[in-house]
Amino acid sequence: MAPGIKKQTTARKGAGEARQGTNGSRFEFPPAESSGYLVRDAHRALQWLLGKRIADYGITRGQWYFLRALWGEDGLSQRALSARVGMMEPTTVIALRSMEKAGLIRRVRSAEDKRKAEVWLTPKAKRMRGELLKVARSVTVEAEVGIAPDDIRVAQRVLAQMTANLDRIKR
Amino acid sequence: MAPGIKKQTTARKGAGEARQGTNGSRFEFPPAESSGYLVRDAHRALQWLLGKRIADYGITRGQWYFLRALWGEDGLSQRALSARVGMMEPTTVIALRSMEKAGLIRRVRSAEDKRKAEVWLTPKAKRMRGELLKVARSVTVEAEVGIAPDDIRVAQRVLAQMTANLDRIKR
DNA sequence: TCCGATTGCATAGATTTCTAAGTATTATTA
DNA sequence: TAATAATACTTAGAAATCTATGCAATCGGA
Repeated sequence: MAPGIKKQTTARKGAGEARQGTNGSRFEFPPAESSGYLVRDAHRALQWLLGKRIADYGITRGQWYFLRALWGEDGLSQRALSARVGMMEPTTVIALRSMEKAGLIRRVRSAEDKRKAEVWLTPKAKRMRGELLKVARSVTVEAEVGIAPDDIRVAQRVLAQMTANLDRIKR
Repeated sequence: MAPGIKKQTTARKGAGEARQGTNGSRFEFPPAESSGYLVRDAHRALQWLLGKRIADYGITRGQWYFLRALWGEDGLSQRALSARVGMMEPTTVIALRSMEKAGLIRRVRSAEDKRKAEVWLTPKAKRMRGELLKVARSVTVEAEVGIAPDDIRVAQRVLAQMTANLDRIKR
């Protein structure tokens, strides 16, 4: 998804000429100072690099989060997996279908409750764990280069608090 | 996009039973402490609430970023708009098509350079500016409730630095 | 000046995600 | 215990995004 785009925020005006808003300052709410925009840009940059790196192992970003959850806890039902990963169930169905085709998981109908489908990693997927977690960590490490560890801790706490604040809001 | 999902990170085990990874600790690289996961979660929460709120005005998230750019600088070419918004050109084509149909913009073939399509806001879109920027700000404000302003500034600086770090990496 | 490169937009096709609705199984309750 | 509700997964359809490619207009160098 996330492209190799570096946003161009400064207006370089040429012959064509573009007009400014009518309300005085160009933005009452400048994107560069908005947490929303900053989070969005960081998200795109992180996702893009992670996607590039795991693609070398034939893994897509859509599969990544499910792999990660299953490495921690194998044999989950699809619904439980959806909850762990934070995606809706139809999304899980599609991701698991591609993972089954790629030989990363098997789906087993539960014996006790025939509604449930247990998802189990294949040996192949288990073997990839160490290498792929190293890849994920490399992305984080490279993102945090040159930033004071104390500041990173503050930022992490702020992000978690923002998410918690928003999750409490229904609309 | 972003759903009203609250991720369930704690494993509540029932009868079905799931098995843990084989490498000692459950995660060598726990999601809850990874900047990547924290950014992703915050991003989803922010996008979801913004999407809900602007939907009341008939605006989709796909249209939002383009509106925002045009409120700041009207009459941009499609390519310039793509760069401002940070999206690829085909994405811009699709978003602008929906915006034209919704009566938010007009596309005008440039007189000087017939390749270019200038994108101009309609009066309707201009009138929505104040109200919609207020909506966007409300999302940010609610996200930041109870967080020390100093910490927010640190977090913003960290996010910007992380994005800059990553943007410097090709792969 | 003319032809190849560049620029600007569009199309095609794939992926990832969502919401809404459908089906099968299990649990509850009158 | 039969009808109803809840649960678990699936399908259908739409939206937003990407990569790769195509076409038309413009520019630049021989």
